[in-house]
Amino acid sequence: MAPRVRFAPSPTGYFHVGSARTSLFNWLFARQSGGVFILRIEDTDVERNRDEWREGIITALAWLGLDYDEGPYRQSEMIGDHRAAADALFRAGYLYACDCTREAIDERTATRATPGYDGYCRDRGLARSATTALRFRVPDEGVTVVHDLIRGDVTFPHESYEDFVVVKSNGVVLYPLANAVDDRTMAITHVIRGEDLLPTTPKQVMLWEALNRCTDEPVALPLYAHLPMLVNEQRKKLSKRKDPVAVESYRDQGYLPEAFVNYLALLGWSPREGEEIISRAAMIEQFRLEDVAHSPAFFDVKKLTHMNGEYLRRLSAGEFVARATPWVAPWNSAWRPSDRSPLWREDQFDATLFARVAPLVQERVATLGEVPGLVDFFFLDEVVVDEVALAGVAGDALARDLLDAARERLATLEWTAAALHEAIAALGEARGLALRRAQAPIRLAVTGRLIGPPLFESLEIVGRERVLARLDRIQELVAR
RNA sequence: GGUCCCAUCGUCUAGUGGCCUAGGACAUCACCCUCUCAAGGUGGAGGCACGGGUUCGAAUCCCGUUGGGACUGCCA
Repeated sequence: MAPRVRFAPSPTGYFHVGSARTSLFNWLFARQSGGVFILRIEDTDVERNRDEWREGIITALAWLGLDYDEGPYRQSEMIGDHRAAADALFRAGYLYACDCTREAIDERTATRATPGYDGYCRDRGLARSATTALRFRVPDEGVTVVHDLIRGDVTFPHESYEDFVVVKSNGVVLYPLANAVDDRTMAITHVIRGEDLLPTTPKQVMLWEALNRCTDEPVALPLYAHLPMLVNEQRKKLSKRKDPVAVESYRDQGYLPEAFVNYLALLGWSPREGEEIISRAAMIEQFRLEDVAHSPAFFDVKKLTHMNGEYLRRLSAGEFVARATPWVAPWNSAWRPSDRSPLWREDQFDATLFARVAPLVQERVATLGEVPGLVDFFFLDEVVVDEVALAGVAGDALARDLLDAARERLATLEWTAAALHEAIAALGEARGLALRRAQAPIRLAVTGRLIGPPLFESLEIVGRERVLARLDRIQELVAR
C-alpha cells in the first residue's frame, strides 16, 4: 500500500518556519515513496483559530511549492467522528467522567511529589453531564513503546502519565483523540512531525489501541518519525513571540521559495552527494526518513541568506527582472510584499531601464528586498546625498576641483561607459588621484552614496542630462 | 521534581570500528582580482563534552557523568 502522510497544522498564527520544515519533510517522503500527501487543518480550538491564519497556511504551502494530493480538510468537519469515538471509549470503560476543577486538583496535589491529576474520579462512577470532562484511564503499570523511524523504539512507563482529559466538559474532543481518530479515518501510515510531540505519542497509541478493541475492524498503528526541533541561538525551541519565524516575512524580504526550501531541507537532513545546493528532483530522489538527524538544528538566517544569493545569481537576467518586479514595480505585480513600497512613483519607474541595470545588481544582492535600495538613483528625480560622505568631499579640495572638471568634461564627452571610464580616470590622474579615489565624488553626486553598482555603466544609463544636473547640485551642496 | 530526547569546528552537517594527521557549507581572518560595494579565486584558524569499558584498533559499540532541550493544560 502506498504511504499516506499528512501535515496537520493548527491555524493559530503566522505560518512558522518549523511548520514549513515539517510539511517539507512530509512532502518529500510522500513524493519519494510514491505516497499521498494530505493537508489537514486542525482548527478545533475555536478560541485561538482565525480564518486568516488558515488562509496563510494554504498560501505559504503554495509559495513553497508543496502541493497536496488531498485536502485541505478541516478537523472541525470531523467532529462527529470524534464524538462517536469518545462515546465508544466511554461505553467500553476506557474513559471516565470527572468533575474536578483545576483548583481542586491543585489543592489536593499541592503537597505531592508528582504534579498532575491524582485519579480522584477514577472509581466514582460519575455520569456524563455538562460539567464533567472525560479522562482516559491510563494503566497503572506497564509501558508503551513508540516505534520511531528516526529514533528507534522509545519506551514510556505508564506511571509517568496521569489520567489525561480526552473530552472537555463542553463536549469538545481534545487533540490526542481527535488527531488519532482523523489519522485512522484517513488511513495515515506515517506520522511525521516535530519532536515536541514525542511525549504525547504514547497517549495517542493507547487511545488508538483502545479504539481498536472497540471495533471489529482494527486499524494498524502508523509508523512515527519525530523530527528534531528547530531552535534559536539560545538553543530553545523557536518561539512565535521572540524569534523571526513567519514564513510570510521571509517572502516579503525577498527570499526565493526554492532557496528557502533548499535551506530548510538541510536542517536535519543532508544530501547524499556533497553538494548542498540541490534541485527539488534530486531532493526527492535522495530523501530518506532514516537519514534524518537526531539533534536540534539552529535556524541560521545568515546561511539562508547566502544560499538565497546563490540562487539569485543563478537566475537568468530576464528571470531576475521578473522576480524582482514585486519590489521595484509592485503596481505591475499580482502579489506585492507588505510594507515595502519603493521610494519612487509608478510614473518615475522605467521597466526598460530597470532591465538594463538589473544585471549590475543581480550579483550584489542576497535578497530581492535589497534591490530597490541599490537602484533608487536611476528613478528618483533628486537623490538623497549621504551627509557624512558629503562632508568628506566638501573638505577635500582635490575632490571639489575634480567635480568642477568633471562637470565640464562630461558635458561634451561621448556618452558611453568606456569613454566615461577613460575620461574620469584621466581627470584623476591629472590630480594624482587613483581611479578609486577619483570616482568617489562623482559616485556620490550621482547616486548619493559611496557604494553601489559599477559607476560608469550607471552613468551611461542615467544619461548625460541627469548626471550633469546632479553634478550641478552637489556643487551647490558642497559650497554650503 | 518526573518522563523522554539529544551531544562532531561559533553554526548546519559528512562520518555507521581501520580509508580520519575528522571532510564540506555558512560565518570569520588573510591574500588575489577590482572604479566603490559585492561576487569570484586561493589559503588559514577552528571540532569528536568528560570518564570508564569492549576491541589488535573507537568520532563510530556499551556504561556512567556533565551539559542542553522537549513534555508534564478541560492548547496543539
